[in-house]
Amino acid sequence: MSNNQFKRGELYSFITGKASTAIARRLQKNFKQNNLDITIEQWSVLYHLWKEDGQSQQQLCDATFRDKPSITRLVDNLEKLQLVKRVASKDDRRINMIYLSKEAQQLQEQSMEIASQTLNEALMGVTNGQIEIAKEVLQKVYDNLKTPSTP
Amino acid sequence: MSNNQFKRGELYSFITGKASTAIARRLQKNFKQNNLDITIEQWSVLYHLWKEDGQSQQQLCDATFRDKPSITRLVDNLEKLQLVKRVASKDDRRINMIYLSKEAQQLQEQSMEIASQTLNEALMGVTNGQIEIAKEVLQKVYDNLKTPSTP
DNA sequence: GACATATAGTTGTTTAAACAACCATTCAAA
DNA sequence: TTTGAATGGTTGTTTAAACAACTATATGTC
Repeated sequence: MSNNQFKRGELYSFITGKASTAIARRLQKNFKQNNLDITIEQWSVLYHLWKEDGQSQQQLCDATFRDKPSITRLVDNLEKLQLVKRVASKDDRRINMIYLSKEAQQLQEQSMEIASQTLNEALMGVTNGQIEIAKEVLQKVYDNLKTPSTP
Repeated sequence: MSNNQFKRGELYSFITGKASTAIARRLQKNFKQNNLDITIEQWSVLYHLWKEDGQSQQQLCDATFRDKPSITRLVDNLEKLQLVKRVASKDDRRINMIYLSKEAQQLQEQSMEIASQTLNEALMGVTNGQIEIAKEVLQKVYDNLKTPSTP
């Protein structure tokens, strides 16, 4: 209603997320420069497996905000790269548990360091207070849209 | 170095832009519910042509933060949908000028209204002050990363 | 004017997202 | 216990992003 804070040019870049795509591109570039041959999407899956190894594909869907087909194919590609392995669950034969390989475990430290440096590049000159507020806004936006508009 | 404000879980969602992907998904959904059969990527190109009709593909690249192949294919698809037309420039025969069709001109009002409403849904409960700061942070991030890290 | 270089755009390939349709297994209810 | 719904995952299709390699035109320099 009266909450329309966006002039034309700003509306576009807010919606299309030019800042977050810029971060993603820079991270991909930094991976490449360090001879890490994974995509940021693959990295985002590994990221959650590093936090907790052995998750079902559905858990990875929830963690990464992707749908099931997307995770199926990301896991396909990670398996081709020998970074993860699908293991059929004994309890529930519908479930694939995804486990990290030794190689993937070794990627953790370096890639997290690169991600952290990338974020520092991105946030240069931004104060802690501003970062806190930006985080709150982005979280609020996510929460506002999490629930479907038509129930 | 000491600017590392991000705990694990937050780093991931900041980099992968879960908020902006959520906005993009909601906008796409709202287009669909209003029987607007365009993608958000196509909309983002039209958006800049509504601001100024008759731009070269290179200008659209700069405006939408996409590379040349991406714009070539978006314009291909928009042309198939009869929403834009490529017109060879008389001054410089390398250049295609892109012009809106009558149909595309008629999409402007409705789609901008939907985009604006979508942003309002997204920003519910966020104060004007917070929005201003979030905008500043995102702009700063974009500026920080605009210049290549290795010149 | 001839040649190198820059600019504008296209094509090919790989990776991924979104959506629909589908199969297999499990669970719940009659 | 059988049947119907829910859950977990896969496959097919369209759209798009990123990157490399390419063609055509324009420009600048000798």
